[in-house]
This record gives sequence, C-alpha cells and structure tokens, in this order.
Amino acid sequence: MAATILVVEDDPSIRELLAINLESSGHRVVEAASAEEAEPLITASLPDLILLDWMLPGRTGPQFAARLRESERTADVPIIMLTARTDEQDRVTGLEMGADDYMVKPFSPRELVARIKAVLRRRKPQLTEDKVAFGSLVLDPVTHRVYANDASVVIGPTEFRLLHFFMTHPERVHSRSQLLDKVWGDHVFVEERTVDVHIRRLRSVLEATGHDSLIQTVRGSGYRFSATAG
Amino acid sequence: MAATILVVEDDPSIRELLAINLESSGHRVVEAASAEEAEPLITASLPDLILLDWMLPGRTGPQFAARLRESERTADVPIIMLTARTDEQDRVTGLEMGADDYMVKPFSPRELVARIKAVLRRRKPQLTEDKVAFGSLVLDPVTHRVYANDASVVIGPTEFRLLHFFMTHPERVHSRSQLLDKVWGDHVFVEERTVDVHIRRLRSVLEATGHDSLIQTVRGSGYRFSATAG
DNA sequence: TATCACTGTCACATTTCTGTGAAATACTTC
DNA sequence: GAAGTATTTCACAGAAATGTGACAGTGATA
Repeated sequence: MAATILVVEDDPSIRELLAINLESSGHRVVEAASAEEAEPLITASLPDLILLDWMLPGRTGPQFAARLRESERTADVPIIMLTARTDEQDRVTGLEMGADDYMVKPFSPRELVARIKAVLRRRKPQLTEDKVAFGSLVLDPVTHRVYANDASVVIGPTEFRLLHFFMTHPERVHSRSQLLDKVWGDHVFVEERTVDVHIRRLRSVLEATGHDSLIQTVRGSGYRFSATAG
Repeated sequence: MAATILVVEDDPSIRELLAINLESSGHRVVEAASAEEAEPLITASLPDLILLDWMLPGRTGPQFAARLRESERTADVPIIMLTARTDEQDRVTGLEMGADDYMVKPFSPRELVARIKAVLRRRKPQLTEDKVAFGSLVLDPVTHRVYANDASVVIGPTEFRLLHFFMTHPERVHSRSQLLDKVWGDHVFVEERTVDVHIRRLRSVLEATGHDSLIQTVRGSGYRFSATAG
C-alpha cells in the first residue's frame, strides 16, 4: 500500500512530523506549505492522496479542496482534512467540500496511518495490498502474482498493473486514454494503440485458463473487465 | 459529462477565467467576445451549452438569446446568462428570453460548475452517465451495455447512441434530420434514409425480446420511442 | 559484453460497422 | 383498387476499428 502523499500544511514542524510518520509506513511524501505551493506539485505529478490543513495562509483548506474536486484531473484524489478545531460545524463543511475524512489535531501516528489506509482502500482500491479475486482468477499485489485456478501465471509488469486496474474497476468501460492515465500514469505520452497491444498480451497470458474472456472489447469505446459475457 | 461550452463574454479576463475553470472540469471550451463573433462559431459547431454575458457590445445578451431560440438549429441549446446586476426584473427578462439559468457575478467556480451540471442534466440528459430504464429495457452508459429482461444485448455503436437518445427523449417524434443532428452529430452529411436503416438494425436487435415495439414509426414525420402502442 | 525480459510502435490481417442504392412492401388518397 | 408516396428490408462495398506478429531500443543482469 505504498502511496504518494501530498502534505499541505504551513507549520513546518507538524509537516515534518507527518512526513516522518508517513515515510516510515512506506509512503512517499511530497510537502507544500500552502495551496499555492501545492498547485505546481500536483500539476507535475498527481498524488494518490492529499493531507490538507484546514487553516492555510491565503486560501483555506476547504476552498482548496473544493477547487480540487472541480477539476477532472484531481477530482478522484482522496483528501483528508487536518484541523485544530473541534467545532462540529467545521467537520460538516469539510466533508461537504469534498474531503474524504477529517482528523482533529493532535492525532496519533497510528490513527493517521489507519485513516489513510481506510481512505485509500475506499477510493484507490488498486493501491491497497488486498488480494483481488474474480472467480478463479486471483491477483495478489503483495507477492505480485496472479493465480488462475490455483496455478501461478507468468505476467509482465505492465500487464500486471493493467489487470490490477481492471480487477479493481470492473464492470465499466475504460477508454484507451483513461487506461493510459490510470495504468501508465498521468502525463505519459504513449500511442493509444499501445493499449491494444498490452490488452493482447494480457489476453494471451489468460488464454490458457480461459480467463481471457473477462477482458471485453467495447467497439468504439474501449475495454471492459466483466464477469458476464456480451 | 464532458460537454462543449461556448463562452460569450467581452471581458477577456473573465472569459479566460471561465475557460480555465470549465476546462479543468473536463469540458471543451470555445470562446467569443461578442454575439457577432459567436455566430460563425455556432454555425461551425453547435455547442452543448452557452454561457452568455448579459451586457455585450452591440447586441445585448437577452437579444442574442432570443435570437438563438428562434432558430430551429439552436433552439435546444441551453443558455446560462451571466450578469453583474442583481435586479430581479432582469432575472425575469433573462429567463423569459429563453435563458435556462442565471448567475450573478461574482460567482464561485463551484457554483458555476454545479449549475452547468444541473442545466445539462435537465436539458441534455444523454450527456450524463445515468442509467436509463424503460420497463425491462435498461441502458447503462457506464458499462456501455443494454439489457433486455436482464439479458445483455449486443448492439453496435451507432445503434447504442440512437437508443440512448431515444430513451432520454421518449414520447416525442423525432424527424430524421433531428436524429441525424442529435445522434450522428451536427453538420454530418448523411442521407436521411440511413436513419431508417439504423432504426431497422436497432429494431432487429430488440426484436428477440419484443422490445422493438417501443420504436414506432410516425408516418410522414419520423420516429418515436414510446411505451404506449399506437 | 552478451543475454534476457520488457516496452512501444509499426505494418498488415481481420473483423465489424456504415452508408447507400434499389427492390419490396405498406400506407393514403382518389 | 390504382397511383402515388413513404417506409422497410436487403445486399454490398468501402471505411473504420481492432487484433496480431515482428522488430528495434532499453535497461537490467550475469
């Protein structure tokens, strides 16, 4: 469950504390002291989760959160709001503004890590280390292995990520460009047709056990991972 | 819910601000500084929605809106009026002139995006990703699937769009040329008879489950999607 | 350095979809 | 019911989308 986490917090000591704790639990940390500082970092590389202070110099946390939600690119990034206040009203506003969770300072490192895990589990299932199963097809992120009918399947890195994404986001069409964003990564310049080739590679690996039918072509739209045929 | 939005606003800074916000929430934006500039853009490519400033050089916003409503081609395009005034009378005039909604400057990007979404949901339901159901016939834009009596139906891209349009605009006659505009897209040069052929294809796909009777021929006018026979 | 696995791209094969003309059929109006 | 439309239906060729094998470049590893 290693994720890239952006910490937006103006107090350097708290920021540092957060960074140390997060890194020690295996996450990558990017730091910003303000919304203004955070913007270019987000543009450069989309984080998997954002820890956002309620009170920021200039724009406030909830305002920034709302802004992130508006943009298509950042709308899916989970946000956990940090606040010193205990006022219940703030809590409501924070959640309304699009925060996924809310923590009142001071909080224990344990609680922090637990909440991050919970939010990631809900919003970014492909980042968790949970095994994903789909019938007799099982993908284990921890061992980085795929099993079909209990037999291990040899699979390349890209095919692994592709399959992982599919299995955590089944039953919906993903366009080639969406797959490039989600599997190859934001900001990557690769031909759309390359997706087809990796789909092919993934399929041919799954062919042996007949699981290739889980990956369906939706002509004119993209691909879909689904248990039901058609 | 990605839509093409035409922004008609003479102040370049406001126009730019609008464009940035709209683009970041996934819309395509076309800009015009005046009604005169907007005309050819509309002719070239019909937008899904128009953001129209109340005060424009030359013709005023409401005048332009009224004009758009008169032309058959543009009558269906939703309009949101932007104004600096708070006078209630203006609001009434704006809405009478055919605006779908009304925003008083300054407004938050959040509000803007929310209103656009609301208007599109009301006026352009086929742009949303909501499931559409009609009795036992269900169309799901997310999975890009059609179910008849819970069984998945295989359907081509054009038939899918055609059925989607019908299901989001039921109980009214659509002429062949309207269908070409709405389903094939504005400015597409295709014979009207082609619509018949796709209607045929759609019907024959729905025939298996008896849902073909939902698509009715209105002799001399076009086609209608309706639950009630006749 | 040689080998190996992996990646992205291309060119070509294959499949599926589309629009069209024309013939067949249905409906209206005299 | 005959003539005059309007629709339905069919077959087909061209277009478009997808599948597939090959290849060269890369970087890691031995």
